Amino acid sequence: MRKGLMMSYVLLDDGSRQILRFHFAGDLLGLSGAIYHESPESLCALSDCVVCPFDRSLLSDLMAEHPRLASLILVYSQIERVALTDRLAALGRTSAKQRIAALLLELRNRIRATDKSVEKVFALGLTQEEIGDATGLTSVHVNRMLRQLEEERLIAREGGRVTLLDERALARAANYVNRYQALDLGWLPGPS
Amino acid sequence: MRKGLMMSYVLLDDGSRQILRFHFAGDLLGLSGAIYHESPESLCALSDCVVCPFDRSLLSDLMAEHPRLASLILVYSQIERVALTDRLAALGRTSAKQRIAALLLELRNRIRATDKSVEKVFALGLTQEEIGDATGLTSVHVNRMLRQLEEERLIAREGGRVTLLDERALARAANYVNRYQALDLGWLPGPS
DNA sequence: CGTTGTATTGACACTGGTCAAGCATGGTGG
DNA sequence: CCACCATGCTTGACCAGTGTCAATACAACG
Repeated sequence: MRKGLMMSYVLLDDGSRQILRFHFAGDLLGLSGAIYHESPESLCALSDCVVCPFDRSLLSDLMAEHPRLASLILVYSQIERVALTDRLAALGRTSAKQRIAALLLELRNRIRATDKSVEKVFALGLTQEEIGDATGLTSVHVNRMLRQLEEERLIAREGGRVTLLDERALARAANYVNRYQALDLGWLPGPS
Repeated sequence: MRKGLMMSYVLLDDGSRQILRFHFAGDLLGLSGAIYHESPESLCALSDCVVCPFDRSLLSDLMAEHPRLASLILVYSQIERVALTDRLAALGRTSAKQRIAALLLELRNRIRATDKSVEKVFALGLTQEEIGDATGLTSVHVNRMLRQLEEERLIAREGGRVTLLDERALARAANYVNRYQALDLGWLPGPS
């Protein structure tokens, strides 16, 4: 993926949707779909996007000819795994407000990863229903929680833009850990 | 991992625990721990276990010298990813009873993968508190839901053993999909 | 036997869901 | 340009599913 915002999700047969992950520029998409006959998850663009499709048969060539790339893909898939486990812990063990706070922090950090100019203010290109489907809540309750975060002066909103007024307090309240530090790739051989 | 039952989990700083996954013979453990300075998840044995530790520096050698193995590791990590996303959808969008039913089915299927003799009856080596920490519930509520499943004649219990009385109905109720079919590895070159 | 961990059950509280209505907003076609 | 409509946001009243707390019953084990 080169540009834009996408999401991956699953639909349950009662019609409800669980959003698994939001995808930004630089993400590698659809690996799981390459493994199964029927992809276990769906992708959907949330803005204009640019992607680079590739044929999955090229994957095994790449694994054979570029072992360092292969290692990096493996590292990437582990980073994604950890992101999913963090989300799992949030859904299983934290309150609605905490989940939303964590999602806001996560989105800001990921946007910031490709646009260093972003600091406290950012546009989350999501409806409240999408936030709900990502956090396991209803859009109604998402609205209530956003309002509460606003009343507590932790965030501010106007239009589609959110401002993190007290990032420290937000992260503390949300039990949020920024994983995009603390990678240890010492075992990887350097670029050849 | 060669033998036994383990689990991976995270602890939140309010002391609560989210169990991420149960691990059985044949699983590859600790990859995520190899990537970060501080492992983002913990492992714990739930029975006597046999594992084969390996040095992570060997990983890059393996990637370079055995591309087919490298591909298989990547495939494995995608299978794990899908298992996590299924769990995510369960936690976010299904009821307590559904989550427990899905967990029972999942455990039975994974036990069955290494012991074909297992059919409807199996020993889940878990306390109700562990079931709760895996499904995002309290042990008290797990107990209530197990009782209900029992009253509905979907399962039976005695000692630590569970019997799936009506697997079909259970799977339907739980929205459960058995992913251990439908893999498509056609793009992988055959064993050399 | 005490001790410890687990299972079970009941009463009650609270978080978050449901339903319904009212507002904005922006796009569309006449 | 304006009526119209769809979509998303906001809010309130009420309800259901889970959590909390507490007490009891078991069983395994030293």
